[in-house]
Amino acid sequence: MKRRIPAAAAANFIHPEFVDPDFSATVIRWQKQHGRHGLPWQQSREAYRVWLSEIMLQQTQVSAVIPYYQKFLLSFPTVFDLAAAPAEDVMAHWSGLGYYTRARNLHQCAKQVVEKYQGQFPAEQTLLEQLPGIGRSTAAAITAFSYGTVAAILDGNVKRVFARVFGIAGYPGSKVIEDSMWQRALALLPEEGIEAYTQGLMDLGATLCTRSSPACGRCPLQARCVAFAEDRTAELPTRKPKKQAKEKRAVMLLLLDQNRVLLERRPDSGIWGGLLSLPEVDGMQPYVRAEEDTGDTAAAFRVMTPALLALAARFGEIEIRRELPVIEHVFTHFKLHIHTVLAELTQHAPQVTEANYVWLDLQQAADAGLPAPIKTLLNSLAQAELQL
DNA sequence: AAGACGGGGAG
DNA sequence: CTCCCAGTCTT
Repeated sequence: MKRRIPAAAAANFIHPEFVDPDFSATVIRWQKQHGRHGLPWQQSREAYRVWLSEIMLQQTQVSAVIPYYQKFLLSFPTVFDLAAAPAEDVMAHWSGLGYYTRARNLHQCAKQVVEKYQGQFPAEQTLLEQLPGIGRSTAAAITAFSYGTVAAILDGNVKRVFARVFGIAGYPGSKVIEDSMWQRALALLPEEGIEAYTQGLMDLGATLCTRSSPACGRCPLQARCVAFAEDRTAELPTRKPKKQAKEKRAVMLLLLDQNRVLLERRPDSGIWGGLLSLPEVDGMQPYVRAEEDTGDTAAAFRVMTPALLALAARFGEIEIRRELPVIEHVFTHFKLHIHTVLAELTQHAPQVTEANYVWLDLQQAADAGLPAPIKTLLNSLAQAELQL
């Protein structure tokens, strides 16, 4: 039986290959000489201030945080002041910073620190992580800066530096890449000088190893940087994959009567407003999954909805033939999968006239005002002289 | 494992 | 206009 490593352990495992004391030594040396030292929250190791700054700096740039941080400290000098403040006041002070969940968590966290820890932030990373708004990286930063604990951070800056120095391709937000980066973050930790190391990593990412046009000429890691050596700083870290356009599907009826096809006038508003098109069932529904995109006869019946059958039956006796190949049509804001069920009229119903519906020769239809993908479909149908 | 949350700045 | 930022929490 195979022994598998628990998923939770994947990001905590330290690969011996990743260990490299020289890395942290280089970062620490650089930080002491060229790093940032005058930021407002660097003037104190007080956990309350470190925590406050770390929360504010989550997904927020330094320049935006500074005024908020200072205003906050004036109004809430201690964790007790913050815990005792009305939620409204806290939110008011946060207004404009964004990610307002942070403010609510901040307030809750202050209350918990007062109640459970007598106003003293715990030093253990795991304990800090239990507090609202404090995740793995923030907990590490707090305990490192406040208590000198050797703990690994992994924020956007570190991810960028790692991706380039080690030549790690793949979106850092994805599970596998992030896990691997946590492993490196742990393996590269220094035994001494965690404050300078942690700050140095952030400073490198924020001041030299920037997203665009990094200052590789001044970087202490240049000699060991894979991205620099291979001229790939522009493509690393790998950008977030564009979330694919939303997908929808439509089920349409291609009902033939000899060489004529049934068309429906679409509503004026919406997609293809006012155009003739194949009768569509149920409007466009969210696209579930493409299991049925096989095009075989059995699939046609799976796609077939009662509504479609009812629609077809209004025009007489019909026989379902098969499902045509799925057409994929791309709009600006979504991708449409058009399922078409081919059916044939075997006997006319007494009344075949219905508002908004019209029978056209396949040839005529090709020249009529039809949506492009439908026109293509009908053309190929006419050309192929499909046997029914 | 991916999405939501937010306002501002860079390119 | 798109992407990204000292991430965390929820689905």
